[in-house]
Amino acid sequence: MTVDAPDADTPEAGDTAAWDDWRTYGEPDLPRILAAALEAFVEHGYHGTSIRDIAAASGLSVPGVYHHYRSKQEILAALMSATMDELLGRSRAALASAGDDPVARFEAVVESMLRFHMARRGQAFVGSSEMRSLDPDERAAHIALRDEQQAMLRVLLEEGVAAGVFATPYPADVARAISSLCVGMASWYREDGPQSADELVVRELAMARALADSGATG
Amino acid sequence: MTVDAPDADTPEAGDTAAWDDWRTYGEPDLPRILAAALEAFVEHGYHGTSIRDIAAASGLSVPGVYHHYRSKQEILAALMSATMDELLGRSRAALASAGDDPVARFEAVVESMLRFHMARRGQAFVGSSEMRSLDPDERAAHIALRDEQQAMLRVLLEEGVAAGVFATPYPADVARAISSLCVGMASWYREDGPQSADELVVRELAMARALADSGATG
Amino acid sequence: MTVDAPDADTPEAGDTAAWDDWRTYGEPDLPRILAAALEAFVEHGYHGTSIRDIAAASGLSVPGVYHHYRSKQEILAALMSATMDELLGRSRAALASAGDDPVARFEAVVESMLRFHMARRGQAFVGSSEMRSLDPDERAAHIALRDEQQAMLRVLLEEGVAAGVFATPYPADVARAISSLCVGMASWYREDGPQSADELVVRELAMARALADSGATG
Amino acid sequence: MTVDAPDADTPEAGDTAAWDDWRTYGEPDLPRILAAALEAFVEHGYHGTSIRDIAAASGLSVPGVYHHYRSKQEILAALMSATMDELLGRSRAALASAGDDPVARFEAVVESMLRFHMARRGQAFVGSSEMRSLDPDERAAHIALRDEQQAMLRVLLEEGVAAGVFATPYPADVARAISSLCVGMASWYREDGPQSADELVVRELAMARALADSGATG
DNA sequence: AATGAATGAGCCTTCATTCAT
DNA sequence: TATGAATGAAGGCTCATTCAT
Repeated sequence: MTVDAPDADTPEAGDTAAWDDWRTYGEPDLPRILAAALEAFVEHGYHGTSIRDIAAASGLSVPGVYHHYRSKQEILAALMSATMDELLGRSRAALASAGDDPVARFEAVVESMLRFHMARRGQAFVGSSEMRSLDPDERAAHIALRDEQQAMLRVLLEEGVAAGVFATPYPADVARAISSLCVGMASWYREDGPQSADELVVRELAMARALADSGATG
Repeated sequence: MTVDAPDADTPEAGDTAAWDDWRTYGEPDLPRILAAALEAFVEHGYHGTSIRDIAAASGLSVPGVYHHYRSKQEILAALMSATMDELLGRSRAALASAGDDPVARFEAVVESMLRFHMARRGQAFVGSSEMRSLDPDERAAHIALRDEQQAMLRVLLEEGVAAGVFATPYPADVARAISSLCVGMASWYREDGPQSADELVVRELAMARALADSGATG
Repeated sequence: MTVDAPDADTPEAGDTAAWDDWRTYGEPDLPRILAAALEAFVEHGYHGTSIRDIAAASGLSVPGVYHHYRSKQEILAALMSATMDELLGRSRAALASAGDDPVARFEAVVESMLRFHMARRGQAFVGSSEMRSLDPDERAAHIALRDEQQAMLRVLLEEGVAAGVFATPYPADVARAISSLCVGMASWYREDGPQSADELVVRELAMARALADSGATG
Repeated sequence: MTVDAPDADTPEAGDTAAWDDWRTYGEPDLPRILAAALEAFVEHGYHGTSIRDIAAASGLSVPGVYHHYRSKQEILAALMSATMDELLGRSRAALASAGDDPVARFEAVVESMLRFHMARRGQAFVGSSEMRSLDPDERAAHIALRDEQQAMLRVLLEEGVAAGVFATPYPADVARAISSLCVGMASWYREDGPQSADELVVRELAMARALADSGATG
């Protein structure tokens, strides 16, 4: 019931130091059941995936799965919280490493989000598409974390505006827009696509900056 | 067998004239079964919704539902194609009404997308979240329409670049980004939110223009 | 969901007139699902019986069973309440038909119990052996009815003692003892046993009278 | 493999001397697994109890339980035979200690049964309610012992009738009735009830004598 | 169109049981 | 004996779907 959940050597949320290397992504270290569930949720959604699917994909029997997780819902919850922990952890680490320049700080966080939504596209996608499938308690917790992530972005925008480096009159809307761009990326990005991840980061960062600098009056 | 599907007085795809008034949205005129299915799909997803749910929500018996649609899949397909038809119809109408100015043409189409994703947020949301639940044939058709919509945007961007009014070196990426913004809106927009739809259109249009004008080099 | 539960022409509890003929037993008129469940519960107990067992024994598919009862528990509850209703109904009818003589009144009720525990031995057995398997609410209701039945007996004993025709100093204990005899009968009685039902009624009634007349001091 | 089953210092069946003190009951000396199983079987029945329930209630792990008993069925069998051994042992001891008077002999055996069904109410209850859950072989053995117990009673009744101290024309029926009274007691008796065990023995013995003396003709 | 009845397949979950450590 | 890991079979229940009326 333990060995397999959020892995021992996966840094915990809030543990900024742990994601020191926030730009680097190794193989995802999800336990095999979560990895199998992730793939299935991406393809068919939570309700379209059966425990049998997950069991088969992880090379276990059905009770084998239940040995590790008490319910299908618990699998989803474990996946979601692993996702949010890593995303927030990397964003915090990015911010911590960014120095004082408002633009650099903003770009660091956006880049951390972009890279996460590319490198962990499945998790990122499920993290936003299956929120509705979470039980109320877990959902509330997940939403709180997501809001925290978005607030981080909004605050950076506000600081940039205060510093005179961004022009947008609507930092909250821009924060939301940037999140939308990231979620969108998780949908269409392929590792083997025509552009490299680094190239895409450059392009998307440019767009994010444009958003941060957009004014309501043309 | 399909008496009430794509409603008699709902303009058909390609029928540009029908959406002359592309900015105006009345009550959605979905047949009650589709309306019920839509609400359920938004809340629980296609696989999380049963025919009994749909029947109950539409005040029909289960065989009553089957009298109108041959399967649950057919309900989804009808919903999706109604969605895409209206979105494309309104976008085409917007374009047709926009005159020759590249910026005006671009803004007309973006505005039509924005308004659709607000006024028809449920349909827009399901249209993108349940693509994976469509049977292969229907899915292919749906994707083709979505690509058409996005191509329209990309071409307008390219024309704007050619005309020297937009600066982006990556029109396709920007088109995708704008689509992402729209899909995002469908998720968070509420009719009774703090800003009016018109106000939001202004803000989002400003962001879209900023994207269109964004360059890769800071 | 309706046709099959406590049958339309089965007299209701409290409807004394309905069991006018309280000595006579026809074929049990349990709906087939309850009949099948009864047989299985007698043989293997509630927890030892699966819905699949019940379905097979009633010639239905599993969902066929669920069309009539919402859960296995509801099947048990329906069975239990049908049992108690008939038992109490017949006992009340017996009492109503017994005139004023205390002994005759006592014997009428005991006879009604005896005959019920023979003619409806399966139901009587399950009625006492599966009380623990009832959900709390249903269990409370069932116990209340059982207590009512036993109180009826105790009161008759007290009236007999008051009238000087019974000697027991412990009417409540005797009432309980008589109930135990009846429950016991339901366990060992066979329709095709060596003694006729009428003969057994004579024997058991003699024992019941002896109990009613038993004194604590030998 | 059966280290803790029928406990080392529990007298074996047939070992009359062992129950010399047949009226006295100490703490039940069931091995903890059987004690846990007993409690669970009383409350939920054999089929309503899982090995995990038993393991948890006995503070063992699941394989720990299997270390002592080869199967759930073996647990039931051990429980049942411990029950029957003690009941028969105490009844035989009571009889052996009773002298020659037919009434005294009858009363001794009935008293031994009454006391057992009070002091070991759980075991007595399970002993009769879970006979159906025993595998055929064990069941046959158990029934044989139960029949032996009842035959003992019947023979004593017949001897009493022959000696002119009992009047019943139906000793077998009376024996059965007395067994029913005992089983009934196991259901409703509580150690902390309003009457003491001794007081109840007096009352029930009076009833048993009344049954022994009952005649078929009023 | 509704109602009632029905079903094969499948769902999530638990069962008794086993084996390596 | 505990822990951990595992499994075939089965459990209660629901699914999409059909058909007669």
